[in-house]
Amino acid sequence: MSTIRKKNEAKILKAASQVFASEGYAATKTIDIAKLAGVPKANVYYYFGNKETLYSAVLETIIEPLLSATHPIETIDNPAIALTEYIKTKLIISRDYPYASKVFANEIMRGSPLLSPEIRQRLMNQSTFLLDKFTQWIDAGQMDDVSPHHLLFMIWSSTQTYADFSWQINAVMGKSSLTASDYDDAAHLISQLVLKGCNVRSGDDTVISTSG
Amino acid sequence: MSTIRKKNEAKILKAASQVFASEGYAATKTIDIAKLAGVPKANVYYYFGNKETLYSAVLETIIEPLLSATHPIETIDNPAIALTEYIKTKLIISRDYPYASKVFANEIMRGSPLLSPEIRQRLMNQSTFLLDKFTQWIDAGQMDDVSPHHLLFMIWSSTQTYADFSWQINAVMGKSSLTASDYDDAAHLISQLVLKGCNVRSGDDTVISTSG
DNA sequence: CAAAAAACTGACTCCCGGGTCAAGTTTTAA
DNA sequence: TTAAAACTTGACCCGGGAGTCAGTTTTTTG
Repeated sequence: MSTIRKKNEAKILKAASQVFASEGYAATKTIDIAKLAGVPKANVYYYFGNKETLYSAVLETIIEPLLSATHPIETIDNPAIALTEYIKTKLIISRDYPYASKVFANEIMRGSPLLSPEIRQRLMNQSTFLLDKFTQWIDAGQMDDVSPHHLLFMIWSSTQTYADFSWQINAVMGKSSLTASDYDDAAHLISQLVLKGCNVRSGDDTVISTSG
Repeated sequence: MSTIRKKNEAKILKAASQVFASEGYAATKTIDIAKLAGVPKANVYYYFGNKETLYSAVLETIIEPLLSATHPIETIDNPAIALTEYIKTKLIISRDYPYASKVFANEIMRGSPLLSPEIRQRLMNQSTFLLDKFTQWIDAGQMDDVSPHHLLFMIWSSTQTYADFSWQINAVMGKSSLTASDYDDAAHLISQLVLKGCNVRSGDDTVISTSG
């Protein structure tokens, strides 16, 4: 692929993620993406063919970060540390990919009509994996016998909300954007709720401290 | 207001909430609302004037339930019971008003461009009230010194998610819709995380049991 | 340095959906 | 009973936005 193409695709993709995030798929006008990217509208079509393909391309950008977010759960035995790291990672995704993250959430809300079946499947496999892991920890007595499903929904929603409802969150926080330390506070609070709320124990059966 | 008008407005409003929820404001065609309501498109305009007014009317339907959800926090002294009831109430709203709830969430996600300033203000006042209350409980030693803001975001997101991401939740749960007992499980899990996670104490300074 | 391939772009078409309207029918009120 | 008010509806208009295209310029390649 030529560097010209690469550069322009990146420019358009970035603009697209912002406009799709703030307007939603249907309300987005390709002319607005073009303006934001600083190219004529016809160029958007030259590079991406049509609006839906461009939208799918935006969705693709968030898939890899999303799928690799479970890495801590896969590699760390200690459930307290694994969960803490997972929550941290999910929050970092909300913070570092705010636009694509929001676009993705919107797609899921609509029943993911434009998501490819393979990606759908990979995401389903991922949630099955997470549920299995939670169940293992419960069976091993490493955490209380809570509902793995609802715990998962809680972790997903409370981390995703920082991307999806950023306007509301900024308004309630009384600032125009969150700082790194705000995200740290969020990670700390959510981890604390999960660890203490489920009585998660580390491998050596001591309760993990969540203070400090 | 004539009973004919009342009946037809209700029919159209109900259909509108469903279509707006599943398609989003921009992607919604008034003809689809009309079809679902079983009336000609011109009737939708006869009763509501235009698409935006109809959308605002849908939003209005969820405001009262939403504003009265804080009732437990206002009237119950015991923080453990107050929080448990608040969480329960928020989940009931997600369950009983799934469409309007989703429409509202989408509006907030977009920065609430079509929400009236008065309602905006009332919602902001409500969140200030909640934050103050949390702070009081912390100051009174009735719960640990957690971030009131992030705790609030966690409660909002983890209850709202059952409306917003119902498709995903149903898929992960492996069913086509949740039962009353699923919502009970959710309420129980979320309450447990909050109460144990923040070490919430009842008025008599004993830790509330969350089992059973 | 040709000539082919890639990139660029203004101007255009076409369709779809919001909104209107005028000519009806039904309901209400006096 | 009647006429005004409320309601109903198919047919229409119109603007805006997705997508196209042909002609041009720039870049690559042999």
